[in-house]
Amino acid sequence: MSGIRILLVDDHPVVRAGLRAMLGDFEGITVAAESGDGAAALAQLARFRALGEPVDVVLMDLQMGAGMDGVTATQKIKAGEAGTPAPPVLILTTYDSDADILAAVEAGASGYMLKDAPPEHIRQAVLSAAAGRTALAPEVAARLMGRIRNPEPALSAREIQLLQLLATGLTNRAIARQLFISEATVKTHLVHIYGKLGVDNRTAAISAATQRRIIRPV
Amino acid sequence: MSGIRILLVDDHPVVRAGLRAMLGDFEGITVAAESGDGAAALAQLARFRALGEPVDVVLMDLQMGAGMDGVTATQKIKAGEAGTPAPPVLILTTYDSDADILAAVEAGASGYMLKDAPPEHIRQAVLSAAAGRTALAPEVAARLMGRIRNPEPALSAREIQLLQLLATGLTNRAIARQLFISEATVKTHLVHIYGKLGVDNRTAAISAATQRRIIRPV
DNA sequence: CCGGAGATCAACCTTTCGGTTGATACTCGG
DNA sequence: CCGAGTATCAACCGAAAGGTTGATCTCCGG
Repeated sequence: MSGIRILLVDDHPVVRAGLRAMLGDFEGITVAAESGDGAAALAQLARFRALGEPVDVVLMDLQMGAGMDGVTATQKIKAGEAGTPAPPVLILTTYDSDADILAAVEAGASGYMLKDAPPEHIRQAVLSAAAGRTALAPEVAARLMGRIRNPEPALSAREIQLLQLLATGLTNRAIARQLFISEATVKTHLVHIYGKLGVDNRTAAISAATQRRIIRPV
Repeated sequence: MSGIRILLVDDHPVVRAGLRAMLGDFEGITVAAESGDGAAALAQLARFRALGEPVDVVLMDLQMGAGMDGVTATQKIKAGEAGTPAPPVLILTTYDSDADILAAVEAGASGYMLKDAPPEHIRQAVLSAAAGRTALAPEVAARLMGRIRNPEPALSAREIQLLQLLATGLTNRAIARQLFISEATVKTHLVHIYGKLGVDNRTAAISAATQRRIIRPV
């Protein structure tokens, strides 16, 4: 009778209000509750389960200020309670970086929409998720297809380690000392990194790696 | 009778819906219209002026996907039409980096709020702006105060602008072209920046500036 | 009205970085 | 067992960046 029951998870009150208003206009969709972070969302889900009124879809942002991030929350939701089926998680976020999308999909999200999507798309995505289907924003789907067709070379652990030091502003010599290798080796690694990231200097490498969430912003 | 009339400018339909719902709950505040980008906002303002029903406050995001960015839009709004007073512009955005704040203030914004602010704060800010006063989010105000109290070598607006470009991985030559200045000037600025940040190369400068929230992580 | 700070540019020099080539060694999977 | 990928190092060269000195112009505040 109440249609699809949704749990909203976003750290911005403004966004929550927007989704509530937007989804409330649609027939068959009800916003059951909302949370400001991942931990609160898990608590809400448990509460609804205990009441025998589980939510049908979790609509969640990936970037959440403090506390548990969206990927972790998604993992925990999908892990769920033994015996009770976990609700589908639909990611509604701002960025469409490869790392974000992959992390969300790996964590078990049923869909990935961007916040600038028109309301109708969001509605469709919610319906898909509730029906157990997958929903990807066209932009996101295109990126995934591109990745499969044209797989980006993966960075090795050592290269990532180097990148992380690079981002702190160390010179090649300093990195070499830090890692107990020669400066020549550092340079070789850097050339490989530049090639894989498609850049030609260290600052651009840091920028690219940060954008793709290969390294965490320093 | 209609109270304070607002023009919402944000590229995300979700955020616009949220602000509309949120502000609609408040007495004395009316959302007159909304736009998805700076150009549309200017057109809207002109239209309302022509109708003899100017808006009282423009509530705008700084980051807007395509087209004119928020700072440029703010400048153009404040430039306005000869003879007609420009409405106050209240910035409501996601980041609180020095670069964004300075740019907004220089462009003539009357306030700077963060999107994760509670509705009541946003309401207060709108009222302040409409009354011709300035409104800063507590976090933003604190940062500005800190800048003043802590005579940490203050970077000039130009230097911050340079840093922001630096962080995207541009070379000195590219930065020079971007800013329409010579490479020599870029180098001079960089030397000053390094001195103020206590570093001696560009990657370290980016790291230091990001940590101190002088620039926003790219 | 003068000093200081910021923005602009130039010339010069040193150091670092980027790019290439080539080599050795280890590991892992087919 | 052998090739692919990774990690290591060396030598070399040109390009970019770092550092210094010095100069002009503008704007702002005392």
